[in-house]
Amino acid sequence: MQVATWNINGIKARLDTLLAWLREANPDVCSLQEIKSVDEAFPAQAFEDLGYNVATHGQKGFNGVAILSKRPFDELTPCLPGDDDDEQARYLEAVISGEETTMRIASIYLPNGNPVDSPKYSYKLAWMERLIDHARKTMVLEEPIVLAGDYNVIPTPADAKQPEQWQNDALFLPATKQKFRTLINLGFTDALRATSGLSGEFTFWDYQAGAWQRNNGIRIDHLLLSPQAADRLTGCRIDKHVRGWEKPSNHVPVVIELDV
DNA sequence: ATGCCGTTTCGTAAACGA
Repeated sequence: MQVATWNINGIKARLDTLLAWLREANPDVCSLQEIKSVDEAFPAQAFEDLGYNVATHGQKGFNGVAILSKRPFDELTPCLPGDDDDEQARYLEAVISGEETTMRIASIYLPNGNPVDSPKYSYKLAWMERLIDHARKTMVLEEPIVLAGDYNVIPTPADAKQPEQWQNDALFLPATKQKFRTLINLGFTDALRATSGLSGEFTFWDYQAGAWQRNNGIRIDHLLLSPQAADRLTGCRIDKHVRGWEKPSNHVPVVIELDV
């Protein structure tokens, strides 16, 4: 089965592009970020027509995540535990049953955190701490788990065309990378890294300053796999060509193939 | 560089993103 993740930067602006890509790639599950829509306004019917079940956790104007799945949802968790006062829609977790295997799949939109001298960066680090706590608890279930999404983390210098440009950015600060490693060190596998030793494989190119034309990209969209999911991993790809389409998102889809 | 571009909103300029 194929599991994808894609920050679409607005469902209203990206509906036709998303539908075109789903018809082309036909993933079994697709985790979406930055839907920028309330649940009631999400065009679920368009995806149901393609055979998907639709789960959303949206809010007005910003953020918002969703999961599309050809198989029905057994269970949905629309929030990241650990802060009842957090009103930002950045997390949705689904349990999806196959014929033999049950999988737990999360759509994650981790805070950007810039500017770094503002409360936005402390919110990012606190959110990462909550994600680590939740992932640690979920890991003991010993299930196939896929934590998929826009992490807003550049893990290593190999994940940026110009790492020096990001030195003081919330996506690449030492504290950010350290928290990401803590998450990985719970036992998760970075699917792209497990299947490719290449540097310069990016998932985001800014709209500004000709970043796409110059291939000035970064890799910030990740699929992290529990051991039970990593054992079934047979491939991971970045659908880079989608960035060259009309009216593109600034992110592109990342897709894993699992032998289930 | 408080810049670049794109999306959204009780809008028509400002907030947000990365």
